[in-house]
Amino acid sequence: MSESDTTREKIIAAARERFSHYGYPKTTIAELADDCAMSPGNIYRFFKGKIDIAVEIARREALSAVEVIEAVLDCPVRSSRQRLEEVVFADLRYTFHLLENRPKTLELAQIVVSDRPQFQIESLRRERRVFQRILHEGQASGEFFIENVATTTIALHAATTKYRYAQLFTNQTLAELERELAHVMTVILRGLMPSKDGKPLAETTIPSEETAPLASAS
Amino acid sequence: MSESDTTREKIIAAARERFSHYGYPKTTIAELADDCAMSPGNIYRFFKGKIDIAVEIARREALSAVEVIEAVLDCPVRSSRQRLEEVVFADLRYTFHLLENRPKTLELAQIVVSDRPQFQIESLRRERRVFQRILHEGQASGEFFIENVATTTIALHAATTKYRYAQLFTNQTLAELERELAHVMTVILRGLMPSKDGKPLAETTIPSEETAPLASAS
DNA sequence: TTAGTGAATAATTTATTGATTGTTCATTTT
DNA sequence: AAAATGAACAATCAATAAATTATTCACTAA
Repeated sequence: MSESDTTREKIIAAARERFSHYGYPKTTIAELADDCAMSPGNIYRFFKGKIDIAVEIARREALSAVEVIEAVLDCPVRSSRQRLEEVVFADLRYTFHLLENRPKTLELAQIVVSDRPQFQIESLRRERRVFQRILHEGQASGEFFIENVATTTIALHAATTKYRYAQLFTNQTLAELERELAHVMTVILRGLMPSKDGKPLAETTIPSEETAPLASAS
Repeated sequence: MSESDTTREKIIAAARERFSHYGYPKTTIAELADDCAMSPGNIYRFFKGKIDIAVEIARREALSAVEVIEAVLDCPVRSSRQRLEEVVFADLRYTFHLLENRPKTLELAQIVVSDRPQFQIESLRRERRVFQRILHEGQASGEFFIENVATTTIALHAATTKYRYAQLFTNQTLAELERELAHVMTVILRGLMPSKDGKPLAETTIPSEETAPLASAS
């Protein structure tokens, strides 16, 4: 049980290494078996097929990406507004640096999504849940005025689509994307928050980047 | 002059036909020459290369797409808000039906963009200009309250990115996308318009689809 | 019984070759 | 001159063969 778990982990570790160095297609089962000092056949006792190893790795990657975003939830902030801004910018920066530093991660994700479309849907859903929690919190505290949190979450998530894997849509720099996202958030937040006195809400300013760009592969 | 113009048009017409039926890669210069009852070599008196024929066709396609959107500007509407909603939904529907009915158009656009990146940048810019005009108009009439029209245009355009060539990002149906876009517009418009009395602005409702889905290729 | 093997096979990828195509240009036609 | 040709050449593509790889399974070791 624990024995076969560590064997499984050994396979995953070897695959992570090779996939990120040489890419999924150039990695062979025989190489993974070699790395783990076992025969190719034995790998199939732990994974149904090569693609399933990739799915497991991508699943963990996606989970840890959400964790990075969720970490922002635990930071003390002045307001729900700030929380929302922090999360949205963290999202942009995390995926931007990911594509920049570990392009094979995108390749892997694309391969996985192309024959497990459900994978993407669930990843997006997990991300939306983080947004939803913030909107709920802001709603409860009276900071936001939101008629329907569920649909507003969908709207917020859809409106920030460009800033997830931005390099797929554009070749803007991170700084340009940040400036643009600030404008988007300004407009959205004005839609979410009741303006005090007649004046419009202050613009979103770009939060500072506290987090290290990205831990290099283990 | 006029003579050589009509010859050029003949080439473009033949190419449009073949590109949309068989695709760009499967269309040969020899075939185009045949269609125009001329020799392959003569085509090069009118176009520097095969790709330039595609560029010209894509350019016209992009221009006529903006015209479809701009046509909405000439319709009488009750408000700038309605105008904006009409334009955004027209955009979604036009590109959605385009990909659905003439998938080769996307293929062509992708080929063109892949070696003329400027092409996409300019197409997006043209589209943004339409948005900007509406925001200006709403600003001038006092219907919108916008501090900076230029940056707000960018924000609006970026926030609706998902609804241009939506099928590239998702396999949602048109109806689902419309519902979602309505939510996005509700939030954005609440950010653009001062709320009368304490109550929040009414939600965006999906405009009816007046336009015919798409004229079939000539 | 559980963990692991490795040769056999089916599926996929890569390399090679021949055929097709894009492009040029010296030449011909108008 | 201007418009057009079509043979020639280089670049690209398609078809096939060869090699590699994923996967299975009858078998061995612990």
